[in-house]
Amino acid sequence: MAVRNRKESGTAERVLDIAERLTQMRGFSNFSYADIAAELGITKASLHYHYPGKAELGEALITRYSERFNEALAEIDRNLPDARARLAAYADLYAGVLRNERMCMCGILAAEYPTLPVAMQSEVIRFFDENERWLTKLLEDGKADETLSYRGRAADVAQGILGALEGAMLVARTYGEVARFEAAATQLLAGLTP
Amino acid sequence: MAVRNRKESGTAERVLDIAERLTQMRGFSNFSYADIAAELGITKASLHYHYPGKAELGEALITRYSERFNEALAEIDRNLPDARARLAAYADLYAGVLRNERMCMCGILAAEYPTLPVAMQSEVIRFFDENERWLTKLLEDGKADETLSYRGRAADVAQGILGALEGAMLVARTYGEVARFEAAATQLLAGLTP
DNA sequence: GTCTATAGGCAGATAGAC
DNA sequence: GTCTATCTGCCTATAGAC
Repeated sequence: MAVRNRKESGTAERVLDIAERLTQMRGFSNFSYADIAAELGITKASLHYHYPGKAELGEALITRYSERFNEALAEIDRNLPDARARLAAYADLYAGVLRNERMCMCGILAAEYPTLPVAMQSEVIRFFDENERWLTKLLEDGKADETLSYRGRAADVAQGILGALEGAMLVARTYGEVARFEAAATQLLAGLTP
Repeated sequence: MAVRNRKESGTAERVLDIAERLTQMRGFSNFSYADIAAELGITKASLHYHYPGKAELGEALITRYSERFNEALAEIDRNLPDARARLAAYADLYAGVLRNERMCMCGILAAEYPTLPVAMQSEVIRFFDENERWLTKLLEDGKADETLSYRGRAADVAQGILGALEGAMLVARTYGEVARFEAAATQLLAGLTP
């Protein structure tokens, strides 16, 4: 029943698919046009037709990633009743990324932040801002529907959750153990139990 | 009253100082022998006398960092009475790194983990293991002296703390706001209050 | 849109003189 | 220990043919 508004998978999209995977696994500065070209079966030069430079590719990368992430958040809001269930689903989004042996794109970009083109830097910040705003709303709802409990400002708790999940992901991927992340997520949920 | 057992700062140590700072700020794959040479006022070729390759430099980097970190943990154990105060001091170690606009070395290396030489990968894991062991002991002490309270196994909570601090650091540095990290640390401490 | 060919720069690394 | 000189390889990027 998915809406047919996705562009059919042209070369530009396939380039993004590959670049996205490589970024989430190795980091933006640790893959090259040559890697993408080899995997796609075209030449490096052809890539410049679709994205004039690596900076532009990087911008397109985060833009699409953020859009999809926000769509996933909207989907959670649409389908899940209480705030607690939504938070569990949010943590499971992260777990899903980890199961593919990847890091959150913006988490890994945060690690290389000072070396990124400024346009990419702004987009990373925006991604975090949007996540925190969504989490803040969720925490306020959770206090209202009594499925979540916490002390202090919702925005502060939201920051704490975002950081805790990003960090748990980072360490869990290093060990190659998704269970590590899941344990941390469970613990986080438990700490918000009324 | 510091013990005089540090080697006098020879070139090899100064190379490590620079490489350490660059790694913590940009990541291991985002600085070059040329960067170090320029800052030190010697040629790239001379660096290979001290460290035959970047992999060996990387190993020396983590080894020294881990040693110093473990010394800092021992210092905390020596000086602070209760477990809660020791945990606060632990979080403040991280804050101190962040104030220098740096990331935890092993946190940033975790982000580029798949691209690291295997010897460095092992050392990153060992750093995390040692931190978790220290935190686990601290949590058990805290339960005993009743300065900390938590549910579940101490080792699981230790993993959660490590991840949460690494993640809070990563995000806070992106925003360039140490206060973000401090808020997260305060919240973490509050969650462990008896 | 994709190709060949090529430019120009920087990476890590080595040989050998001093 | 540090130098000069040099190598090889990879990087991003461009020009221009098809």
